[in-house]
Amino acid sequence: MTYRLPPLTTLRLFEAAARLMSFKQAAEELGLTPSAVSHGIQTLEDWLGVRLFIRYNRGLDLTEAGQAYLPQVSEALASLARATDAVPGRRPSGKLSVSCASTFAARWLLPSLPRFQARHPEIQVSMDTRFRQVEFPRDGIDVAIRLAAGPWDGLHALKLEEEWLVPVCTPAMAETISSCADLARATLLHNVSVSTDWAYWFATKGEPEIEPARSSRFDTIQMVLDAAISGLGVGIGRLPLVQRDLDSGRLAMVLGPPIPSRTAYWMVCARESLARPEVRAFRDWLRSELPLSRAG
Amino acid sequence: MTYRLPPLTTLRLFEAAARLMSFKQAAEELGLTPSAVSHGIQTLEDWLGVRLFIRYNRGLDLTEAGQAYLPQVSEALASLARATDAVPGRRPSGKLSVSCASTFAARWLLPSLPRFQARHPEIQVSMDTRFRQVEFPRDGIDVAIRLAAGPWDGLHALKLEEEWLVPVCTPAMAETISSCADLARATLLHNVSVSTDWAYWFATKGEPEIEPARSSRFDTIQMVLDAAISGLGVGIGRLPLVQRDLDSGRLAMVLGPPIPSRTAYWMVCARESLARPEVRAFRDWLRSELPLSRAG
DNA sequence: GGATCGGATGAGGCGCGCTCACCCGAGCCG
DNA sequence: CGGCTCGGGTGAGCGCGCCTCATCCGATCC
Repeated sequence: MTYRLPPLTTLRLFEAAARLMSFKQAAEELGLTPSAVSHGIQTLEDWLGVRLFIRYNRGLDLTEAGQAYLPQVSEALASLARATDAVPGRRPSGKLSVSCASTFAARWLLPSLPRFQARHPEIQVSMDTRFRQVEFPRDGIDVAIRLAAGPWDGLHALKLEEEWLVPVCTPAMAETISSCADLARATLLHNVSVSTDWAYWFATKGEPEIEPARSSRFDTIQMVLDAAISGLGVGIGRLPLVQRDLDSGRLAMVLGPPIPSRTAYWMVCARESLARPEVRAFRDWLRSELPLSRAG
Repeated sequence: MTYRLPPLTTLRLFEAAARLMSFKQAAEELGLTPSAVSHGIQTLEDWLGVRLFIRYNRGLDLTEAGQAYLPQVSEALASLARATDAVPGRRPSGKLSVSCASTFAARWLLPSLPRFQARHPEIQVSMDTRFRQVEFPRDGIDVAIRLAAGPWDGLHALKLEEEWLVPVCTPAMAETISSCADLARATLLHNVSVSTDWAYWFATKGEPEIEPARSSRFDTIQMVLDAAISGLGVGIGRLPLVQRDLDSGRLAMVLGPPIPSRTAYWMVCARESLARPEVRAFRDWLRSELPLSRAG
């Protein structure tokens, strides 16, 4: 006699579908067709003898049974994933998945990665910029690099570097700006998602907020910096993110020195992941790269 | 991105093989061939990139990795089994697995079962006498009936009836026994596995232990009672177990009244199992049959 | 009313996981 | 020593389970 368990593969389908509340999205996540998800969940429901989902023509709902089942299945699968990741002595898989913001990927990680690859050619790094927040171990990410203040409950976290804010523009434009008043004649570049950057900077400097001649708004920090590089105006740069652009002369600081942001870059991962040599290697390499703003 | 999980079906193989420390036995338990277990575990080991077992030509050992992995896999599977059993509103499976001692099965449960079947013809009851102790939910048992003193940590338990001890023999032989001294001329029937029955009875009666003319020893309580019924001697009977034999005149009590044993019959099951209608039905029926010693 | 979108359904095919047959090496016995 | 037994490993082959494909369905949105 043994555990009475439903077909275990169907539990993954159920978990994904219930979490995403969509067969279609679950299928995408699992690399299957929606049809496979539908079939699989039906198999599970038949085995259980109870419906787990209420199907509307558009969208889903969990039945009472599904609601009761989901958290326990989730927890069990997560627990298996953690345990599996932490099996001691596993032959390195040679793969490492790093989650970070696309800005950080483009401005720091991607340019620095060759040095990591030189040291560890056997590790195949994939960068993943889809998540703003990673759920370990569910999202299949090994390491996340995040701009935040902490704390990091139950996770391994390594503080990389404080973040600093400073206005940046092209070196040519920088010649024309020596006081806050000069900003009135410039175009200020704003980021719609972190729209308080300039206000915070003015406040910290103890200066009244300037009403500039013109201002532009961009979707991402990345685009603000690209705009500044193109000479479209003055944006708030973040150190160490723009360090490379400052070093290369594509950007110049104005009205320095930089003021501290209230956040820092952290490397975060599940404690168990440290058992994996790839993760240790990446953490050790990150440490050796500190400070991130060091010329690379 | 999703949980990075090994082929889940192989985890069942691993759990069973590690628990039983044998591919062969695991295969038997799972209804597979040893070859399938071997293949499956190899698949898991390949996926993990680490050996879980050390293979000797005879027998197995867990590697360090296996030792670390096993408890977590066990717990996760058990947790899934519990959650699955407890899914609310499941259509009744129509099956119920009852574990009890073979003596109880033969002397009480089997004869009484027709009444349960009459009330619940839709439930297919299987009796299982393999386990002395059941591990819920691993052994696939719904309900266990046990002679014990309790307590029952974390389980649902229903006390059925106290157990009583009394010497029994054929009615004809009973005519010849009216005092403890008469036992000296009789054959005392002993059970090798519960060899203190007679000693406990004499001590409780406050009588010195008789050295009988002859004594016989049997492997099981069942055989002791059969021997008594066949007129081979006087055995210690247990109420309510022998109630039926007393009622039918196949056995008679001597030197009564019965003395209390220190144990009682209990019905035990996992709390979650009470969600299942089959389990509730069985418990309710057992309650309605109380006292077990009632003529049936 | 046509387009779209998400899920259901049935047929079909591919691949995984199982079985079968055989090998291997250790221990046990005569 | 030699043959037997016993438990696990291995490779070939097959069948079934699971997935895909194609199509249908009903609701919702223009």
